[in-house]
Amino acid sequence: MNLRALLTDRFARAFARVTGSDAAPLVQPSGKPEFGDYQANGAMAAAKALTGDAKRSPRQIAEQIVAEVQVEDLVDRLEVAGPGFINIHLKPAFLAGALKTPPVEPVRSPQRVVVDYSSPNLAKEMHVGHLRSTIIGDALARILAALGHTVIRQNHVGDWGTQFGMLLAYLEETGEGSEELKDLEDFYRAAKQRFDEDATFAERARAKVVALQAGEADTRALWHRFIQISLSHCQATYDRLGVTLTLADVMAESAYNDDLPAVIAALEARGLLTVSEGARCVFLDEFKGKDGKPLPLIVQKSDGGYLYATTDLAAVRYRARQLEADRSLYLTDARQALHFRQVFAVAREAGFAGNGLSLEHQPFGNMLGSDGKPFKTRDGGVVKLNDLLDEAVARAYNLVGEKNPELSEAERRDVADAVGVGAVKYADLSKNRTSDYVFDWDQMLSFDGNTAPYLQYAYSRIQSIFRRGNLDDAVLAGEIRLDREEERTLAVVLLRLQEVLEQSAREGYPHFLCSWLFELAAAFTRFYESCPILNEAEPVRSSRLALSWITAERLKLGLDLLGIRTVPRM
RNA sequence: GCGCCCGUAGCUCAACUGGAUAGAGCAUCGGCCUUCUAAGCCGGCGGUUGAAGGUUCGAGUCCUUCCGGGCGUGCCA
Repeated sequence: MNLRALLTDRFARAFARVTGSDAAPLVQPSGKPEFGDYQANGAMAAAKALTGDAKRSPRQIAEQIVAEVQVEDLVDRLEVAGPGFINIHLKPAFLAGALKTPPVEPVRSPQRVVVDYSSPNLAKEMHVGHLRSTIIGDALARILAALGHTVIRQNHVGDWGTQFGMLLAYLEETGEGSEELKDLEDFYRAAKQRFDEDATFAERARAKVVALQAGEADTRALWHRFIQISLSHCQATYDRLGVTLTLADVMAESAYNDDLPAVIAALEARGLLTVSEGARCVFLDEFKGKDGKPLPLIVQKSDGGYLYATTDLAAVRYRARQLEADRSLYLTDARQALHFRQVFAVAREAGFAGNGLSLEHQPFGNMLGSDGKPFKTRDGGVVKLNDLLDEAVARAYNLVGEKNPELSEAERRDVADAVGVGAVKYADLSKNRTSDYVFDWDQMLSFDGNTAPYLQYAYSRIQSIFRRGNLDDAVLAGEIRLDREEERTLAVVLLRLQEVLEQSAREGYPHFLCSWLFELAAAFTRFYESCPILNEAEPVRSSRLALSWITAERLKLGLDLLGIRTVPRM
């Protein structure tokens, strides 16, 4: 149930009758407990819009809304405060009943949504630079799916380009069974070194590129095997990370190769193509470069080669026509903002995407170290994703042993995995900044405060209650009483899940869900600290057990949607 | 030069088409384990939201100028 939408709907009717306009009621959760559970802030803006005889003060409007609005089934009382705020105090009986409805329900108009995320370069091993796209994209994909949308994951991996010539030449040298392939980063570095130091090797590398592009069979086969190996590395990392991507979601750059001449031809047919300095470009008036000169989107180099702009245009067309998408989300770093603005504009101009397809770049910044500079290892290298996870899990392993020495070795390892990986993901997902963000081992792995372990801990404490008390269907089906303030607050937070998910999905911000989870865990822990459960007499005991059950269910659901595990005990 | 993003407590971050007294966590100080997990809870300290103007009932949010930082700005992605 989307409580906010329900209240908005009721108040919108009243606003319409009172003001004669479609003024927005602006219903939102209240900032402070004394202002009720929700508040409607639309009276001030509505008053401003009225003129002449209809002119009234915001307070008058608010009073009239309160008299007019039909919310007897939901609301205990309404009050007008300040310049014209309407504070909404929900009815405990309504809250208790609403808790019995499903935690998430499908939206009214489901869409087909492409989520383009992760997209590593297969020439190298996955490093921290891929983390944000991968986990933010995966969380959004899960959230969208939970809301009933049809999600089409697209892993637009980089499997094409000149660096593959070098890699293939080196692969031929080392042999396909080479031990060196176990570490693609080292492999790449070794190949690069050969390329830089040995002119005949460099020549072979360049020849490989030509052979690859010409579709020479042996080279293609070698390339294909390299790609498969690299993809299997990626898949292992996805599995570790709890990311839902599979090989079936891979839609590599090279998959569009055959389509690129057709893209150029289509641009030509539309009269969009201009040859400038030997390159084929699209100039649109809205893009200006240096000195106000027109800024091109280059789609074909002077040597005839294609660029990522060409591939991206082909991908837009594919998503519009073959995938029939309503939305296409691009999870890439913020530096590509101009590129995507251009690609989207050209795609519209060329008719590759109609009004039915919403193209949305969801940018994010780089990961910085605590010194404010790009996040690197001590010796300045890139941090591999696997190394990062190893470190996180190792720290968690030590911490788990410290906090709970009674766990078996197997369980300790399992908890360490859930906590370590969860901490890394949550640290990122809980931030909304589209600009750079600071990655700090100590802060994230301290597991205090607003972190995944805090949420996981709240969950496992609830499981502990269930292990000690008898929990059966009758208890869960029983009436929920919300007499204590802590119980009421918990109920209101619990009921916000749907609206939070819809907001996250709409705006592409999983951190809304994180904030909600943290609020939920905090609300539960306060309830837990001050309201006895198992030692309480009936019927309160059953009511509190049911409330705990619903909390656990939704904590787990929320964490699932972030791709973070829960454990029964920690 | 031009364009985009950013600047909030000592640190890391919130603040939902402009809403009430700008909120959390970390750090720090002080309380709470003889009852369901103390990875917890309660409380204190901490702010001229980079600066100055403007718009209005109301500005961290919108506009202008300036300061500081990041990124982008034709044949990498």
